Amino acid sequence: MGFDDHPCNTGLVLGLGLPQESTSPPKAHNPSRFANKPSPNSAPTSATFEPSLTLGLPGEPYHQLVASNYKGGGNSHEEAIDLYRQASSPHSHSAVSSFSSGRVVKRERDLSSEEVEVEKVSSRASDEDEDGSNARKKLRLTKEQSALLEESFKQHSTLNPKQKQALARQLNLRPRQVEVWFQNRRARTKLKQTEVDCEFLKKCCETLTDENRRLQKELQELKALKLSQPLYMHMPAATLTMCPSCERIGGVGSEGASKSPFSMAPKPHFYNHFTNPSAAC
DNA sequence: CGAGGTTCTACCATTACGTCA
DNA sequence: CTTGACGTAATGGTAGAACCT
Repeated sequence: MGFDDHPCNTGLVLGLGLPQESTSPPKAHNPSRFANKPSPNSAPTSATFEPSLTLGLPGEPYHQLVASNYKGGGNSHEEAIDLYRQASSPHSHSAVSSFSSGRVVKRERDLSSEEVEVEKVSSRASDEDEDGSNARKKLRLTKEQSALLEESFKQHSTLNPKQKQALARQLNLRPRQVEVWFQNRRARTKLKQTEVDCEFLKKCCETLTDENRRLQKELQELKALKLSQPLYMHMPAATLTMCPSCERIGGVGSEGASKSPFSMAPKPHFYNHFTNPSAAC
């Protein structure tokens, strides 16, 4: 952003200390290698979580959720429900499949036999895509699926292969879809956090601009005061400080403060409006 | 032991689909 | 009915780490 270039640069250092991870958090690669350890960045960023509503039981298979929640539904999810009802049967993954067959082949190598079976079904269904066109169909996750994924994301923002498998089975989705959802979810979280950071920095910038303006004004006033007040004429300029809040001129040193109306600033100090509204007092 | 290849995953930018006003 | 905006599932590419030869 180039804060150093900002026209109101007063030498103040702006420190953005958010409890949130930075915009490029350290990557946690290969969680599969540490399947039994918590992922390094598995702790969700609580500040950015939207509240989520969980309707289903965590252990409840997805087709049960669908059946129980959408009996006589008649809403926009009906189509998706049908898709997932179909998906519950072994030969009907086509509705949710837009899988690239090349990836399937690549991934099959190390998948567990169970997952391979799922993936094979998916790829076969994909090949048989209704009209034979390769147009990808976009799946719309149901509320229950989203809720469960959200729940899971709150617990850990990344998944190890076992967790992914379990979640996929629970939701009646392919592991790849769960993986993608988590990727996109992390991206959304990050985007949201970036927006928050941006807003915060804008406010900082505004505050600092105001502060700079005010300090300039004070400086002008001090200069005028210095010219009009013979009392100050023998005082070195550096010994004068003024409290920006109460606008009183300080004395020399802290111990001399009681004796003298002036204060000596031990060193140039800039105060932070966010942590110290009136550091000079 | 180091080099090169393979595999896996996270992340990113982008695309494209579904929904809604 | 059409259209544009928006949310988000999905894709393709890249980089880093672990493992293998």
